[in-house]
Amino acid sequence: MIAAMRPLFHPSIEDVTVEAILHALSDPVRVAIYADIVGSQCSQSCSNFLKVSEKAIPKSTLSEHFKALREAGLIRGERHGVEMLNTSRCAEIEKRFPGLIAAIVNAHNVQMKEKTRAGSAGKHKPMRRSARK
Amino acid sequence: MIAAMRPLFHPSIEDVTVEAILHALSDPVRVAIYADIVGSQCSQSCSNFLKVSEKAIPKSTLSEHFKALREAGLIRGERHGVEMLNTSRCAEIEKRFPGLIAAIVNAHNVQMKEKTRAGSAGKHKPMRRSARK
DNA sequence: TTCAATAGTTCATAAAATAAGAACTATTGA
DNA sequence: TCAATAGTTCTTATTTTATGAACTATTGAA
Repeated sequence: MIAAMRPLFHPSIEDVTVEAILHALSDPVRVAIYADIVGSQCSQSCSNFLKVSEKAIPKSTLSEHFKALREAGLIRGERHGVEMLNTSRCAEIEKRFPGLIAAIVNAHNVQMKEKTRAGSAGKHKPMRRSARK
Repeated sequence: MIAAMRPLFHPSIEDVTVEAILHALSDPVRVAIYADIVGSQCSQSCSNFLKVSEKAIPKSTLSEHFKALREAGLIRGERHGVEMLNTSRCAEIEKRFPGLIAAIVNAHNVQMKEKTRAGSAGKHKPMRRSARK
């Protein structure tokens, strides 16, 4: 059986839902990627994050993250030569859901700043209380 | 083995993360519940939604949804007699992440209005393209 | 008091979603 | 034509989520 590699799917803006956007951005890796794409004027390639990330995220995982952002309607991915360039669709989303993206990206930045401060002050970050049985 | 039924856990506002908020609100049932709690002045009991919801969500599922909202820091649940009253923590969140809650609730309302319009106009809603193999 | 009713919570497990190594596709440049 | 680069897709293990069943907690009778 031959794998298809169909052209990337992008939902039209009317099919974009709040739930899908929030879900896509509820992952720390994805929100970081997205904030970076929104923040930078030029498009970002997938592999940028592969190299930049501290934790060496597997490329299949990164690919799935980009797919999640794409299918939520947050980014548009276009192949340019050998690499994929990703651009944010924030102008379209802003029309449909005013203020949403700005508020999320801002909240993400607030949180990042706190983390940095906590780190530099030697104060250990409040740990993630999971696995509470 | 006796089940503990420990008092409900509420994170302190500094431990609330954007990711947890977005994840909690990325579920259609939860965002509907939350929008309702934020919208109404008075607190809402869990069972309100049990009765109101069209699809008869099982009470264990509803309980888990309230737990998710609570542990994300979005609501506070207090027992009043036999029932739990849930209030939004949006004032606290607004301080930490300005505009976030308003933008999400607004986006949710935008989407709800669209659905209503589509329904009344007989236009069938664009279907959820899942299971794209 | 004890008991039934109400309003949940917690447990157990089935079903769905996610992560990541391996294999594959697509494009470019030698 | 072939190797290199940059992803995508497949497969399977792990994690998460949903829900019926069993349990807890509070109230208001009898």
